[in-house]
Amino acid sequence: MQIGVIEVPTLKELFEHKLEEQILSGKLKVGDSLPSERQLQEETRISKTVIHAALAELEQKGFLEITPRRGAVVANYEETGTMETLNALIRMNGGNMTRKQTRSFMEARIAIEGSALRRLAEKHSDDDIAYLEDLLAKTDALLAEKPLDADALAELLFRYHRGICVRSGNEFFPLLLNEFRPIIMEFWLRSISLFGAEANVHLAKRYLDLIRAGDAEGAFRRLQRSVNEYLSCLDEQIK
Amino acid sequence: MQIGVIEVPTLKELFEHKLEEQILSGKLKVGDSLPSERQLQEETRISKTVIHAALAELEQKGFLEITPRRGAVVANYEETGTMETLNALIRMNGGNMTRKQTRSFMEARIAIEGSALRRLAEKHSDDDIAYLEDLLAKTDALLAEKPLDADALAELLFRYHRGICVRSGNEFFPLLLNEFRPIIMEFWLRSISLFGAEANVHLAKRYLDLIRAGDAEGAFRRLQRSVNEYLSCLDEQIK
DNA sequence: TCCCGCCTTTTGGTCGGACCAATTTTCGGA
DNA sequence: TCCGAAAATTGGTCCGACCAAAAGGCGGGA
Repeated sequence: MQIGVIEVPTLKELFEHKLEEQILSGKLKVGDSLPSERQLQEETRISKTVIHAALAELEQKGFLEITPRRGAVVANYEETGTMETLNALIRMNGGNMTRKQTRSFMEARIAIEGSALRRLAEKHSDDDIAYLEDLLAKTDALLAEKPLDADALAELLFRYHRGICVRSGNEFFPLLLNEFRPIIMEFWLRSISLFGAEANVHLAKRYLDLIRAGDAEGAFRRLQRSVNEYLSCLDEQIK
Repeated sequence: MQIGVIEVPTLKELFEHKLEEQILSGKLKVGDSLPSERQLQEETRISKTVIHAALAELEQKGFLEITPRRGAVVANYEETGTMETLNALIRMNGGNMTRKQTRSFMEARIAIEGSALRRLAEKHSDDDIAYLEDLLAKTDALLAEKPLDADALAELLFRYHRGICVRSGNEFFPLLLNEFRPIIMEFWLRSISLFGAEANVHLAKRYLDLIRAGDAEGAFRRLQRSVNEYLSCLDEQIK
C-alpha cells in the first residue's frame, strides 16, 4: 500500500470539521443558535478571524445561516442543502455512502445521463462522434500501459461520460455531473475494481456504438442494465 | 410595487461580484492569472483577509483555480463549473435565461422530477399522500387571499414539487432541486403570470391524483405535456 | 402598568500587520 | 554558459483591535 502525502489540517479546517460533526451528529439541532464568534474564540482559543472564516464556509456549505449582528443558527440542511452538503456528509462518513445513498445516486445517474444518451442517440453530428472517439482513444492508450493507473482511468471515464452530457446539447447536465464529481469518481474506482478496467472501457465503447446507430432506447436500457449489475454486484460483495 | 429589505452587501461580496463580472464579461479570460493578493489589496484598499476569503469563495464556485504560492488563474468554468456558476451567470444577465438554457432547464426538470413522479406513483405510503395534501392545502389557503402574493405562491409550488422529490425516496433529487432553486422560482413566477395562479395549483393537484392512482406513466406524460405547453407559450410570447 | 427613547452591550464584518513555508527570481562565481 | 545559493514573492494562517448596526437594559413619563 502506498502512503500518500500527509495532509496537515489547518486550524480553520479542524474547527470547521468539529462543528460540522456536531451538527451532523445531532448535538447541535436545526434552529439552535451558535455561541457568538467571540465566545467561540474564548472556548477554542482560536482567533476570531479564523472562527469567522470557518463559519462563513459552513454557511456556504448550507450548514449555517448567518445574519450580521444577530448570530449564526444551524440551518435546516434538508431545506437549504445542496450537493456540497451531501459531499461533506459523505466525507464525514469516511467516503462511504449508505446503501440508500448509492441507490439514489445510481437512480439520479439514470435520470440525467439516460436523458443525455437518449438525446444524443436521436440527434448527433459527426463532430460529436469524433469528440467521443477521441476520448475513447485516450482510455485505450492508458489501458495499454502497465501497471494500470486506476485513478487516471476513472478520470478519463468521468470525462467521457461528461462528454456524452456535453454533446447532448443540454447545458445543465455537464454542470450536474461536475457537482457529483467526487461521488462519480468514487463510483468509477469501485467499478474498475469490481469488473476490471477492460470491461469498463468496453462498456463505454458500447454506448458509442448505440449512439452511432441512433438506438436511443437501446442505449438507455444498456445504462439501466449496467446500473443494476453494479448494484447487485455490490450486494453480492457485502454478503 | 413593494420594496423589500435593502440588503447591504459586505465588502467581501462587493469584491467577489466585481471579479465575477470581469470573468463572465470576458475581461478576464480563461487561463489569465490574477494579481497577487497583496497587489489586489493595494489596488482595492481592501484588507488581505477579505481578499483571500473572496478568492477562496470564487474558487469554490468554480471561477478560479488557486495554487498555494503560485497564484490564482481564471478557471475554465465550463469544465469545473457547477450549478452555482450557472446561477451567477444567469444573475449577471439580470435573471434572464437564454432560449437554450430554458430548454435545458425544462429537460433537466423532466429527467429529475419525472423520475421522482414515476417512483412515487409506483410506491407510496398514506403518509406520503398526507404530506403532499398538506402542502396543497396551504396553496389553497393562499389562493383564497386577495390580492394574490405571487412570490409566496411560487415558494409553495417549489416546496410542493420538492416534496414530491423528497417523498420519492431518492436522497439526491431534493438536493438537486435546492441547487436549482433560484431558477425554479423564476420559472414558477413566470408560469403564474402566463397561466394564472389557479391553473398552476390545479395542475399541482392533478399530479397528486395521478400519484394516488398509481399511474406512473400518466404522471410522467402529464409533466412532459405541461413542459411543452410552457415552452411553446414562451415562444408565442416572444413573437 | 405600559410604552417610548436613550444608552450600553453584543454582534458579525473588517482591518493591517505579522509570520510561515514553499516557490520563483535574481545574481554572483565557477 | 551554467549552476547554486540568497533574496524576493507568493498564498495560507493567525492575531488583536476597531467599526457600525442591532439587541437588550434602563429609566422616566403617561
